[in-house]
Amino acid sequence: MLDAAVGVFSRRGFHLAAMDEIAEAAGVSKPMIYAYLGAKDELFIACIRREAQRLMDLITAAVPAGLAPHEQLRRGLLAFFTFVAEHRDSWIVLYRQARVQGGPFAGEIAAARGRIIVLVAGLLADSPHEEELARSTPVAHALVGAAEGLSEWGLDHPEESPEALVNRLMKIVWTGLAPK
Amino acid sequence: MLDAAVGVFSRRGFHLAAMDEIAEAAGVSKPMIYAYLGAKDELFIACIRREAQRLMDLITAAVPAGLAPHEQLRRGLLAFFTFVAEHRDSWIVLYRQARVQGGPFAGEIAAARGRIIVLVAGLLADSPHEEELARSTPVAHALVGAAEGLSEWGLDHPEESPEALVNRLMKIVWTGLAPK
Amino acid sequence: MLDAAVGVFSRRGFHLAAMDEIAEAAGVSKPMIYAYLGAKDELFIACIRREAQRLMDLITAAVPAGLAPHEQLRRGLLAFFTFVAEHRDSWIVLYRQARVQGGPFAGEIAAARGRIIVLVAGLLADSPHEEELARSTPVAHALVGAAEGLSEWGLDHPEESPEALVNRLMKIVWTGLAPK
Amino acid sequence: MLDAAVGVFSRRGFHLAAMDEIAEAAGVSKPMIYAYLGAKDELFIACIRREAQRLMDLITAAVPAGLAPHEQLRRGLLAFFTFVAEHRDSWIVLYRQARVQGGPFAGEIAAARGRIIVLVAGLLADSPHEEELARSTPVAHALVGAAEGLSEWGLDHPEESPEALVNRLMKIVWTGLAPK
DNA sequence: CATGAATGAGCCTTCATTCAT
DNA sequence: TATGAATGAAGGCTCATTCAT
Repeated sequence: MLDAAVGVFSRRGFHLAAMDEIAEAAGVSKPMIYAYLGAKDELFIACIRREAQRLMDLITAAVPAGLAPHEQLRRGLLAFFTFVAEHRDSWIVLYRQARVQGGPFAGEIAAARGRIIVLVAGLLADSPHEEELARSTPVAHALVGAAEGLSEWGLDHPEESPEALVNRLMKIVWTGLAPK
Repeated sequence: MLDAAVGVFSRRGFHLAAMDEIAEAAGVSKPMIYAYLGAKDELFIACIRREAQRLMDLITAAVPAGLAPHEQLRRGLLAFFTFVAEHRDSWIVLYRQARVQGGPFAGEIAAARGRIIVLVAGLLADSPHEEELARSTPVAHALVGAAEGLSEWGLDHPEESPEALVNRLMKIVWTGLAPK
Repeated sequence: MLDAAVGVFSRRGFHLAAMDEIAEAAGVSKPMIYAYLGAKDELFIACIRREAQRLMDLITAAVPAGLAPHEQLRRGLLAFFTFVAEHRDSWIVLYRQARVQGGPFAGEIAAARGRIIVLVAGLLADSPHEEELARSTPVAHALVGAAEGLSEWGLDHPEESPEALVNRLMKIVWTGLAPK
Repeated sequence: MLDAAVGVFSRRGFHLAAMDEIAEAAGVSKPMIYAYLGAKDELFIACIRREAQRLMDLITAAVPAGLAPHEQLRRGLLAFFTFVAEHRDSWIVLYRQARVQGGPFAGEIAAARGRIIVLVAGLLADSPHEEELARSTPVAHALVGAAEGLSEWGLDHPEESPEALVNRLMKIVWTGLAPK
């Protein structure tokens, strides 16, 4: 049922997604949606929450503690690119549709996205100190942006495996573009 | 008049932006908007087109030919972050509001973004050979994404100057995150 | 529901008939009208179609085959005057409101009216030959016009029964006004 | 200026006729229309009044006193069909567009039509006695209706001369349809 | 005087949301 | 419990009408 909602939200965006269409896609009747998941706002929030959690779980599971930083980063990025490739709809809802308006769920959305940033910042930080995290937060923003940008290019190049995308991105953000 | 529209679209998003509110913000009456700029779709497209062009012009003007690659990159990024800082609303419309899918203007925003990608890919390529450009295109995607992501963080940190943002990003994508 | 629409269209005409008023007259809410009968255009067309069909059915049923021509005509006219008297609104919509041009349903209207003319022409023709019908078509126009004109007079003379109107009209168009 | 209005009203109908279009057709600017002829309603009424008067004058002039009844009738009908043929637009406005809704000009058009009825009733009455006129009034209604109906057919058959239309109608209402 | 420019008001249409079954 | 059926509320768009120039 949430899956159907994510699919429709992904294709149409929040406002153009009609509850009728979501209900039909889920194979249930509209009042069911309302009974189980509440109003449209809440439904959208539920989608965001679930997909964000799913992504976080994947990344967390892929990054065991105790590895070298660049290995952590590599594995985290691999989990990320894999998620984007395999759950296209989820990512679009999370990254594109959820940014839209300062509606009543802006806070919820921002929180979910924020948790991802924090997670990535944690990967980048040498130590879990508060100030260390603060220092790596802007880097995390840039990194997530770069990954998103590259994954968008990847959508037009399906022959490119997630591993290859990771290599490309590591070469940029870890090695640096500067000629040695 | 377009300015008012950009402001409202930036705050509300396309769908929640009421023509009434835009008209009021512009200090004219609704029929004026329709007379001069057409229906809501066209109005939104006009906003996108103008702001995208403005951004392109700034970047193009900021990057004279003949400089060293990393200097070109630095100047291009400076122009970009300056635009984001000085035209918050424009950037929010371009980056957050316009990327929702399903609308009739998906093509417009994709085209605008594509032009920037091409521009950046040109900056990154040593020579204007076809294959050289093809090689730098995914890098350009990552780079533009990183700049976008960092600018998102920058929106919440107005005390951070465009120059500082450039330094942060150059340290990531030019120098690389790897400890020396 | 169609009845309510016919009533309002009859009183106001197509353009001045507000969907609000039609909905109120029907005792339902506006979205119901849209759900069941579509937009205003389609609603109007549906009215025309139903009323035209109703009139045609009445006339057809009233005129069994095999009668003498003047008896056919008499019975057809009786059915007509009865319809106009009993379904005043229907007739006004059909005959007056439906004639305005320029609307997107001009074709539909013309077709419905045309079918009535063809039916009357059939009553007048001795044989169902193509050319015989073509010959009686202008006569049918005149006849329908005369009946309409007389029925308008009848509206101001409610004591005049449909039968009496038929007698009057037969004396004109069958016998002729010429003094014998 | 009225001519332009009649042309537009004829093509579009009252409601679809935009004041802009009328002004453009007249070659003046909109405020001129308002200055000289008042609001849209009044403009429409002015059109109706002028065209109805024109028709009345033509018929009146065509029917000198002292002729045999059937000759009077013939000449009146000829004037009428000639008017319809030569002033298509005027006739369409009078007959199709003006009869529409119970708007503010229903009275106007009814009055105009009433004057024609009275005129025709006078033609038909042997003597100008009150009761004689009352007897011929319903006949006049039928006759005017028949002429209107036949003229409707005539609009689609421009090759049919007014004289031919008169002959057709006289054969119906004077001679009668009954086989001799 | 003639007009370009501007607006108030109203109508069609849609959709999130909820009862009665 | 699950749903078909119904609606309140709101938004896009147009057009008759009028000033200021």
